[in-house]
Amino acid sequence: MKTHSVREQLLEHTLVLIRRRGFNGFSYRDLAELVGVKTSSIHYYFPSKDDLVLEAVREYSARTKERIHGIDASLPPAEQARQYLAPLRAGVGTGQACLVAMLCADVLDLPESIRQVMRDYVRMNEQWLARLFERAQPLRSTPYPVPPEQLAKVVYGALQNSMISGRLFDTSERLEAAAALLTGVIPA
Amino acid sequence: MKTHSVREQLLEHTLVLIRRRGFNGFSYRDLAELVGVKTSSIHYYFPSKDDLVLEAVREYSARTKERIHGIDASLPPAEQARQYLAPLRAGVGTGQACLVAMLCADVLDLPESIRQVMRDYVRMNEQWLARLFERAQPLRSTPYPVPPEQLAKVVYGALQNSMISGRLFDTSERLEAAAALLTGVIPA
DNA sequence: GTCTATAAGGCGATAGAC
DNA sequence: GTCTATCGCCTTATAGAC
Repeated sequence: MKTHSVREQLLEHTLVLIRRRGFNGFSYRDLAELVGVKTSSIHYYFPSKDDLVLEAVREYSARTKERIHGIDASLPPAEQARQYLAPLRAGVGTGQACLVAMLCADVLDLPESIRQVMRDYVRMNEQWLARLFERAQPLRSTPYPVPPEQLAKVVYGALQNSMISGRLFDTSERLEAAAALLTGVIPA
Repeated sequence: MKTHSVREQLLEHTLVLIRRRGFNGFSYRDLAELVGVKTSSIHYYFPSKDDLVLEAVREYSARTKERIHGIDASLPPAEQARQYLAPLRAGVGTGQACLVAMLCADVLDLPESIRQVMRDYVRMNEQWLARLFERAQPLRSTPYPVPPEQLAKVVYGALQNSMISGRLFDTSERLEAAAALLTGVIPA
């Protein structure tokens, strides 16, 4: 039987709560009940809600960084894209969107310390996609309709939005539309 | 000197409040102070917060419908796209995103009545873009990388996300990237 | 570390005077 | 229609016992 420290459990449940309800949509009470402690115990590990959310964004970002850096860059671009999309597809139906995309809606309530980590997260994803498009470009017969950096911003934005709006519609149409464009501009 | 009924003022300020802070990010107190009434007066016009937000989404949707239906379909596709994008560009720097995109992050807290109007809004925009792409298709030398309906979902999603994330970054890069793809796939 | 108890204020909503 | 007053509950956060 695996044991997890209270701190680890708090962070793990916070990730899910933010990805479902956003910064203003969950409380210390919600979190305390999930972990089985009192709200005052949360303050022992994370003095303020901003502290808790900052650590959650750092953890989320670190996991994503490890994941996309773990994708073998020598693989065919289409296969790299497939691996990038896999966890997004796995999230369909869970009610969870990207943590940074959710926090983006509440950004006017967040301190600069959190915003900085959020910006780094978005840029990391955009840059990974941009490099993928750059590597795939020589394999194409025609140039992209827009430069790789712009194409990366569009595809990443569409993916982020598709996970948010996927909870409004009971379908993964929008995620698959963005995925189709991503793989569609990359030679097989 | 223009006079606006209290109800009109409440609705107008609600539009801005939601577009800035989202459903869970504004209160009757915020709204009452902006209009200069007491919170109990808001309940006279809108018994519950759900009632208020439902009317706000309906009003927002009606305005958008009138606007995009007012774009002359016989104009060159690129000019239609420019007119579609104009109000999005005008919103840059105001801290306001699309009302429906903001509510999408809080969708787990919203009743089905509001969700239905939100779905209609998204479909209306996607369909308008899809028809634009369909009309522009014969003018192109090569086919789109994905069908017009999918391209519409991707471009619309990227536009929605660009207005949300535009508050995180102090730039309209992402809006302009989506705009560049939109106009880039349409012959001049 | 975790608890009980509590502070200090915000929330949506209602009753009833005017 | 708009107000005052208030209800019941929720929120983040702190003090201090164990």
